[in-house]
Amino acid sequence: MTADSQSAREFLDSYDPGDYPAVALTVDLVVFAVTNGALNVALVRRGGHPFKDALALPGGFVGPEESAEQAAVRELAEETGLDLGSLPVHVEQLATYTGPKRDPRMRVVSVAHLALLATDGRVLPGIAAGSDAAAAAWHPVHHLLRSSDLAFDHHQILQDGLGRLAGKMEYSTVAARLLPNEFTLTQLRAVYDAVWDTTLPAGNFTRKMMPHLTDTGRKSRAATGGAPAALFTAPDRHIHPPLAKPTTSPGR
Amino acid sequence: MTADSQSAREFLDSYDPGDYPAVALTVDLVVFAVTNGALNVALVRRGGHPFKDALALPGGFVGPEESAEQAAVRELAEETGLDLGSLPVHVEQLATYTGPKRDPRMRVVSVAHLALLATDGRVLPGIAAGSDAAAAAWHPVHHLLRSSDLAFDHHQILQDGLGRLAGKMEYSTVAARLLPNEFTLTQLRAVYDAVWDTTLPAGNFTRKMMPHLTDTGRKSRAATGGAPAALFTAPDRHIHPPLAKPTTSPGR
DNA sequence: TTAGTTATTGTCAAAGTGACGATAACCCTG
DNA sequence: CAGGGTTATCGTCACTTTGACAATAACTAA
Repeated sequence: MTADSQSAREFLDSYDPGDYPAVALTVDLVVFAVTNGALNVALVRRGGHPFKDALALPGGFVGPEESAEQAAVRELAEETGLDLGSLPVHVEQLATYTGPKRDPRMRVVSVAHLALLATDGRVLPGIAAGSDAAAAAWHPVHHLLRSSDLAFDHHQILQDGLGRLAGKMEYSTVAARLLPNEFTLTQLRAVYDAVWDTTLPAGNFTRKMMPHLTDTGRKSRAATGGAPAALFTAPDRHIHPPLAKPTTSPGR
Repeated sequence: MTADSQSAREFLDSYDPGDYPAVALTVDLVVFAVTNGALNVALVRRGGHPFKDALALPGGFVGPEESAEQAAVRELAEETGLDLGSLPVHVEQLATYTGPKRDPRMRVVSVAHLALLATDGRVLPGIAAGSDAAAAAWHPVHHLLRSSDLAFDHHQILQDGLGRLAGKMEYSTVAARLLPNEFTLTQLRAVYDAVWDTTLPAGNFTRKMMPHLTDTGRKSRAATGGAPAALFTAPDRHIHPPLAKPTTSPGR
């Protein structure tokens, strides 16, 4: 009803880039990996103000010729030193954070992404600080969310990322993206336990999950004594009926 | 590992807004409403190039002091002439579209939003073109997705919006946001039928949905002959176990 | 009053669930 | 190489949920 209400599409026809306030477009990454029964997130420590010395999600600018997802993959490699050529990684868009005051210096709009790194569940992928000075390290997610504060609105973004992953694991096989291509049901259950912060009963988990996986016919070498487990791969399928995430105590 | 790999947060400390290519930040809206057993989406017809005369989602620029969600609500009012003061409306972020070539003229990043308008299921909210020249009108979604093409990547955005709504209806009471505050189970089932493009059996739907709703104690006047139906309100709750969306034929 | 229409409840066989026990296959130690 | 510890997988059982559909109840219109 004001002059502003002119349609954006119409407006663009006569739009001069210089007319509008600059918006910096960035990506932030919630990078998850599982070890030793715990879900971990990759964080960097900030070197400069604001939020100097605080922990923050890795991220960076979206280049002029990139999509946000391309920028996310590039920044993941650059800021953590991960070799994405060999390491399977799942990247998906999470949400976009646009609060006009979320960065005190200027308008920064960040497209947050969720990245899942495959591990064998024992050793975290080695991450090192990129070419910048900030140090990169893994932090246990559930512990972090209870105690620590992160720079900017990154606490919220991390919480949203965890919520997305936890929710999607109810109706999809996305948890397998945190494991090698071939994995056992016990490994997969360990991922569920780590993300949901619970302890699922093994027998029932097997019964419900197995029909959604593909049996490779191979068996895992029983490293620790015990029967060898069948190795599965996970087709990118929907799980029906979905697995229920226990609300408080394990067991609905 | 090039100079670009410098951390974004670090980089911002010495960032000069003029240094970077301009990014136009916009919102696009997928506005849904149900009538007569069909899901409808609000579209405007473009007046100028590119995509002149094509159908497009309503949208517009994000102002310098607004969040994307605030801009979405404002544009919804401005472009469709809807009075949001009286009409209950649900708005949530959908996804952000960042392809560098999605607008041929310049870099336009659009934060798409899903908006659900409450109707009694019989009459669509009157929408009129805003102050711009474009005409706004309702279009049946399922028919549209099969046939027509939309401007820019709006076909994809619409598809994503429908997918989000359809998915969320499995495990939440969000479908009730397409109905007045108080509604009958038959009205709610009509929403499911319209969005999922299916026909759910009435008896079983009642059995599964009722425990998640709040009975007002009131009854609807049976307008068309038949027993009066109980009026419910929907607390913003999770549905557990979720409703299964039939894959092909009605009935799992 | 009666026929038509609709909401809600009931029924029943089949499938799914949580809890947990049984079995089998492996490793390690002695 | 025998036996104990460990682990994966399958089986069982009482209980719940499901899909399909029938039955009943409550209204309107004629």
